[in-house]
Amino acid sequence: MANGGAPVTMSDVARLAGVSTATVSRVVNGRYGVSASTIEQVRSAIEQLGYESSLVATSLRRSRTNVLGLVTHSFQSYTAEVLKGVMDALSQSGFDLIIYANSDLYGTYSEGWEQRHLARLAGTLTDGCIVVTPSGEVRSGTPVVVIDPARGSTVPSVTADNLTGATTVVEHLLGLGHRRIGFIAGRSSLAAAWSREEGYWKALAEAGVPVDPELIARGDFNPESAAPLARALLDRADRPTAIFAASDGMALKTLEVAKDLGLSVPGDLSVVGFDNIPESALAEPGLTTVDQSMYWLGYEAARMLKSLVRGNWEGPSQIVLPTRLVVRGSTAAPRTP
Amino acid sequence: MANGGAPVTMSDVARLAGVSTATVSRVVNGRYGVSASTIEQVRSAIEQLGYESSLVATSLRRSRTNVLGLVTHSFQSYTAEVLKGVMDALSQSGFDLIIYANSDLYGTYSEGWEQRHLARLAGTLTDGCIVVTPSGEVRSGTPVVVIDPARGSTVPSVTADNLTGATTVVEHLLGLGHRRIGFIAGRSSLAAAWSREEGYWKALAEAGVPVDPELIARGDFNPESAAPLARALLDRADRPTAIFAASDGMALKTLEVAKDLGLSVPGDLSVVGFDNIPESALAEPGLTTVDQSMYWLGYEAARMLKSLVRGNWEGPSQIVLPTRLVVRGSTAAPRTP
DNA sequence: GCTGCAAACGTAACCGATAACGATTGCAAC
DNA sequence: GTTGCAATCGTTATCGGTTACGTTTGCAGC
Repeated sequence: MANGGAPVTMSDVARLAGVSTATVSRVVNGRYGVSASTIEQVRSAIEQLGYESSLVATSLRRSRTNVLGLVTHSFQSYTAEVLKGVMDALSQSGFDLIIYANSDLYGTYSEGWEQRHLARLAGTLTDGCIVVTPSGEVRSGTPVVVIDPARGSTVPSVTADNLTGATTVVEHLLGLGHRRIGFIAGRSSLAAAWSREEGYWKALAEAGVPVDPELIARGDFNPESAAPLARALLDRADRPTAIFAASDGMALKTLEVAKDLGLSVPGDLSVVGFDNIPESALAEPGLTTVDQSMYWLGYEAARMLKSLVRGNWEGPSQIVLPTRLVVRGSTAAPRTP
Repeated sequence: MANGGAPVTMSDVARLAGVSTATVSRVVNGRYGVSASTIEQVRSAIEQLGYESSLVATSLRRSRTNVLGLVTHSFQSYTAEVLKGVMDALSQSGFDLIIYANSDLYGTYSEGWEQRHLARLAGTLTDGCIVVTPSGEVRSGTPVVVIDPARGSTVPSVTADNLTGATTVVEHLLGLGHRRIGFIAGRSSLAAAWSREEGYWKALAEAGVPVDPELIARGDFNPESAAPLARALLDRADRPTAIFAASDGMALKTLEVAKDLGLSVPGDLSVVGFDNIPESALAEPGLTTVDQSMYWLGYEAARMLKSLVRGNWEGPSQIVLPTRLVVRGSTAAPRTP
């Protein structure tokens, strides 16, 4: 065992075993050309010193590191879901995962954060990267898979079928008899936000229901951004009978606002979200929403990245996962049709 | 802008600017000894190529990297909370964060995972590390702060006041009139699990209520581990009137089991958890639990680590954060006292 | 004109590990 | 005895960036 002093390097092991560092390296990597007795000596020295190869030095020298990277600008509750999916996909694959977060950029939307994070990792440390909800285009010398790409992005990506999902929501509300349906949009730089809004317009258009631009509010997916928007929508004399928020976080915030205003859900107001985060199932009433399993987005992104790194990816470079309408207690027919 | 080819290195910049890599390094790090005109040339070349210094190469050469590490063996929902706290504490501090997860160890409890992860980072990449719920002792050449240390650990740590928290829970149940109180313990290698069980014994002893060993089940904090245990407890002829699970995840699973068995909560059974994860507030009925803000554990750990790295930590090396009993709908007086 | 000094910049060693290459050894075949 | 080959292991260049040190250059002071 190492005494907790300075980190033990390969040359420490070599010195103790009486061999060169090259031999130690060969033993560590199981390469051919070392006698059994030498292997034993080196093994013993490694054990004795508690040596572990430095990720940094290894990745600098080697082209392959067997480490994949993930960059994100913040840790929301869905981030944990994504990570679970990623780790499950990577389990026993031989790939480790490094997540990089820059504290100076944290929480802010400074342009180009994804590029800078990527450049610091992708140079040598990682064989490939997953980028979660970038705000712009991403470029890299190593393979990259984007979860929820920016609008117009052409890099390999995994995303939910936001258009169909949003369409289904509005059709569900129309089917219940709603005609005045409010919409709280997400960050417009994300393709996901745009597709969800597109679905809103499309479903209304197909049903021949005119869109009232006054009922469309512009949030940024952040729950806090939704509070004033929901309040403004509900304070209107001709308030909508239903509100469709582009994320569960914003929808749950809308539920709170409705409760504060003394409105009953779904009696006075129907509310629908998008994402199906765990909290939505447990809300009171349960939130009707669209399931876009963040777990599977993470899982598929990791699976794709693995193959891209290995150079044996056969599937399409842009994966779209199906969504599913989850009807719970927060939607019902409007009281006054 | 760089064309998405090979990563651009410092020598690329140097070549374009017509200087040596040493000069580029000086410009990048703002060191003295470069003329204004040269700085301008180098800046321009960096801009043109989209150069970003390699984290790996830098950390190999330098002793300080301004990057802190965090190692965890899995991503549960509380991990996201910890990460939020860590990132908020690190915000604008100049320290970046790297999270390392080994896919081969993921989900398993192979002994010593924390040591191996640590050795791979702490050698050069990070200035210090946060270790989340290790199963054993941790050693490192660089500063380390442990969240929820192993039993008997002496390294700097941040933990909740589990003993008082658990004691309060049992006193709450005793105050409601419960006498047969089941307990689902956590992974015994963790100090937190042990303290919570200690609180259970202590409160019963102080109240003069004899402990029935048959009512103590041994889980591992994993929700899934609790299902058969809860079922076994509730299948007993002399089943407990209340169950105290050592984590919210296990408590929520117990709620499910009770529902499956047709037991009403809190009518037939009171249930209490520990952690106060977001899901607990939204469960039906709301879960009575002990709040040990994972956010603050992460926040304090990061704050402490920052100071340790800078060498100006003044406080105690073992921080204990207060806990708070949160009474919700899942506890009530037993139907048949 | 020569010296002295400091600013500006290049050269090369170095961080820890890897891998191409070369050197040494043992042994069998001729 | 010599040659050839394979097994084993050390030497050294290298990855990208940092920094101690040395060198060049410009300019002031004598």
